[in-house]
Amino acid sequence: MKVYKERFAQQLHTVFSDLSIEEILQLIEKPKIEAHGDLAFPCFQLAKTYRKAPQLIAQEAAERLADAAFEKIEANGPYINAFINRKEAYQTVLNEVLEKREAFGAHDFGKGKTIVYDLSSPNIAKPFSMGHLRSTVIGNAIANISEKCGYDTVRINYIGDWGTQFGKLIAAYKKWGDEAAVRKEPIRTLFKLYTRFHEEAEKDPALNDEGRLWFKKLESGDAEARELWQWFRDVSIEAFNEIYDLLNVSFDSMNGEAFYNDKMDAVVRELEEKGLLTESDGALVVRLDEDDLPPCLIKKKDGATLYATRDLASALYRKRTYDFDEALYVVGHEQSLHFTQIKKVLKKMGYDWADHIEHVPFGMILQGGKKMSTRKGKVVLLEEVLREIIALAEKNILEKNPSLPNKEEVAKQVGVGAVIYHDLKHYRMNDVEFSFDDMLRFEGNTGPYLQYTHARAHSILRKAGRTVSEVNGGLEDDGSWAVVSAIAAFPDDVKNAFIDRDPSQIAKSIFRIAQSFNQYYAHERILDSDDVDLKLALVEAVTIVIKEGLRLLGIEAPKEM
RNA sequence: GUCCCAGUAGCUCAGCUGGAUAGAGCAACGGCCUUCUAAGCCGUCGGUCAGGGGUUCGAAUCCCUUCUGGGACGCCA
Repeated sequence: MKVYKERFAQQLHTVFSDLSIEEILQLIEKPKIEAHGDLAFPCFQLAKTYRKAPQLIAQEAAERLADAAFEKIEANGPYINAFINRKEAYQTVLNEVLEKREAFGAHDFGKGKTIVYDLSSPNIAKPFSMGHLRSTVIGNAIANISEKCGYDTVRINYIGDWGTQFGKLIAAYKKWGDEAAVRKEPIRTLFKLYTRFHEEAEKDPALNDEGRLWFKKLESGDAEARELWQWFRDVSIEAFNEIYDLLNVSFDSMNGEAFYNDKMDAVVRELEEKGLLTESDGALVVRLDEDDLPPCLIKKKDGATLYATRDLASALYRKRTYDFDEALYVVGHEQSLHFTQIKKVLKKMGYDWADHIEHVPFGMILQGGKKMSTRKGKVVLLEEVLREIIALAEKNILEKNPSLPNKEEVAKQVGVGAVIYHDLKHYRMNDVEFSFDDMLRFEGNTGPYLQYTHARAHSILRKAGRTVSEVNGGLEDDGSWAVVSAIAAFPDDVKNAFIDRDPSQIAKSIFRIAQSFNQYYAHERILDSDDVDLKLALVEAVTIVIKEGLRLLGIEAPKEM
């Protein structure tokens, strides 16, 4: 698509020589209506300089334009509309897809650069919630997209495995815990202990002191506390890994908060040496008045460090270890202030690379218009959502395609695909109201719709019994053109998705392909028709690009379902 | 109170750095399986783009302002 836009711009430049190619490219747009062609150039702005009506400018210019890449270039009111030569584009686009296969849509502007991602970051004392799902799937998708643009990536799961909540958890376990129950159902049991602790602490505040005491013990290396911590951590991570397997996400590092315990003093010392620390109400802070920001808390008055301290330590460690070009933190937007503070503090420490730290925020999952509260146990567990949706997918398969060989496997792919796509299809900043019904939907703009389209297209290829490796010639009907132009837009969509850190643009891109293909499929015979080879090439290109787009989102594409 | 996000069809959302008649999906209603998987396709219904100003040849899009919702704002992360 980009090629055509550039050619059109060059053409226009021959007529409007006082506008640079760059300026022309800025003005070219994609018409909404098919009758207006594939590319359009509005002439309003030229009216002043040429002192002529835009309609007249368009008309006169259009008469002088011609390019083999375009079927026709014509004036339509104040616009110059260009119609791409469909036959030629059909051949060019499909041959590119068939040749590059999965590599179609790749870029190399990220070659030699590294991006470090901070994503997922669940808390061990708490269950894996729908909120963590967002960070996980959004972060993973952006990482995939950046790899497609040539970057090296490092995925870091900054696990919440330290803090007062562990003291509370240990205290709760000592009081009401049951070893067998933890072994059998770790997440659920630990979560119950955690919520029970908070319930009882409301009646009996002395419990909180017990929690703090156990955390103190943990920090000072008490054997029993240490052992329980290790155990809770192990079983939790094991449970998280099951979820990550389902979601097809893996990490290069699972260094959590505990990992930085012995790296905190150095940070505090460095801040001290650089004269950035101020005492305030007994706590140590870095003041950020000149940036109009509230101070960044470094040390509590009891001497304990805070999450800002840990994030500073981890940023320094990551820069040292990975020498990243960019560091992206995929974390909820309620932490925006925290990250601007971190960046400012690093800047004040003299680290210019702080500019390459970027918070990639996302909206929260609400329930009844309100934030879900972990403490009160009002939270939806991802495990249960996944289990339920996979069961539903399996039920659907039994109804619709009972002879399918590997039903469980496909049910998993479809169910998980539905959950991931449900999250990624919208712009990440939107808050989402948690709705089981929405997520359990398999029709319309959903993951299963895309997978289904892919599977049907594969079915045609299977029945054809052969593949076409190269196209000679092309088709020009509206139906196939809609598909081809949607495919042609994919590479630009990938690039924009990366620049905006926005996986939903990939979702939209392949949805357009799927939708146009389903229309084509419903109205056009493929196997027993003229031009079978040309059509098979189109079908195969559709499978390749949809599959690749789904892969970028972290969704699998079964060949049958 | 200050700051950050958001407000488009009954619901969930698109709408690119302003451009030609504001689009999808869901829901509702009506059609389409002797032919490549009906998890599909076709059609109907549905919008003062939160309100008000302004900039512009042109504003859902940019600026100001009011209202509404959500979030953040020192010892949680």
